[in-house]
Amino acid sequence: MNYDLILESVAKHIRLSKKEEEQFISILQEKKLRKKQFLAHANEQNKYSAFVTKGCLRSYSIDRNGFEHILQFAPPGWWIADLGSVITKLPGQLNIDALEDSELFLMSRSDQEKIFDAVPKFERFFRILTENSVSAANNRLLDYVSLSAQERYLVFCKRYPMLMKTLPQKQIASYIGVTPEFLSKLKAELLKKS
Amino acid sequence: MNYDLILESVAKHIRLSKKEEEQFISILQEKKLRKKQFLAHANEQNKYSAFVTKGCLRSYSIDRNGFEHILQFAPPGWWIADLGSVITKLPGQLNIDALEDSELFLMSRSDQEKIFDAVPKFERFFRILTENSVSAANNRLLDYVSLSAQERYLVFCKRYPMLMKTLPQKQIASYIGVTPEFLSKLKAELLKKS
DNA sequence: CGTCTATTTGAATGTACTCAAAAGCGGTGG
DNA sequence: CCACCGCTTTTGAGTACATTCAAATAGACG
Repeated sequence: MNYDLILESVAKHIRLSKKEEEQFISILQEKKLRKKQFLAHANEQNKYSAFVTKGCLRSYSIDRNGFEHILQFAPPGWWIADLGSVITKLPGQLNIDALEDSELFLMSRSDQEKIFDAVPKFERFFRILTENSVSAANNRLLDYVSLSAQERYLVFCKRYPMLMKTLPQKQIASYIGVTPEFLSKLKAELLKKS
Repeated sequence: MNYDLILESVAKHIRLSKKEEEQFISILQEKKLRKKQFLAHANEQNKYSAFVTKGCLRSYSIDRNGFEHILQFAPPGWWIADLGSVITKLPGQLNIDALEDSELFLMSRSDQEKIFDAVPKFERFFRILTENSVSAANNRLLDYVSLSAQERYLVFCKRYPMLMKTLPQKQIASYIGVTPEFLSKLKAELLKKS
């Protein structure tokens, strides 16, 4: 397994000694998921955050009518978790599964807390990641309340051109909060215009 | 000015010595805002996070049609900021103003970073706060995509009973993402049922 | 009081959803 | 290599939830 991607991503925010790198690596568990395999299930407690190195995962919840709502995609270089469950230690609301055959590192909350104590720089690293998540989540919420479905689709295309190419439309529809049928109609509209 | 509320809130997550408490207090600037006064304007850079001790603030963005969308309310004991602007040092998208006469502490990002270096426990404190924000923002997003306006209203009533009583309906409508007219109709519906 | 803003009510409209059916596409086994 | 199966995408008609616009009423504040 190759630690380059995750160490690079850490190095963007904090500087580690060789020993600290090894400490970090020692708390990471390798894991492979085949397409459609699950990393987390709703209503179960969740101890792990995952850093994706290959493939793509997603987190989503299922509402009482059985519809999926995708909260996040995680292509290589991204972290994904049911953070609510990880921090409260209560059963979560999210499912996390692989959209394609994927590889990732798992980090348990207890190991994460140990490394916070051993190497406080990691507290900084995750603080920064988490700050960025808050900001991204807030932007997404504002997009959701102030933009039409068509605009949200265009924002998605611009922001995640790679995902655009690889994901089925159905997944994109779920992420931007419309039915697959309606997204299909939106795309037809956009084609006519251009 | 009274530091009890903010020190209590810190003490929920980290334990400080008297000296560390004083260091923290030394980076806080007192500020009072009268109703409708602004703490932050969209398109301006934002260096400060605010901890509210009296009154209530809100953050919101204005869309291109001139409609306000409230992102957050901050009653006493809550932090509020345009975090996106604070962390990127770029102009923000949010306005923050006082819904009533309010009192708060300001903390600049540079002072915050200084105290992260001086007292790493604060890195932990804000990491935890930020994790909770991510989780709350994600829950809100999921509520938004999976619930009807009526359900979102009921969730709001249950989650923020205090705000319910004190805020004008118009502000609540903006927070849950409906027009004030429609919220009025929703309430009429609910009354008929019960 | 009088003015300004917030709330309610109603009618017309629009955006997005539901349900149904057909067409496209990809993988798998014969 | 083709035929079939399951899943995704497209298209259409009817519907529903929420908005817009307008007007009336109620409340808050100086």
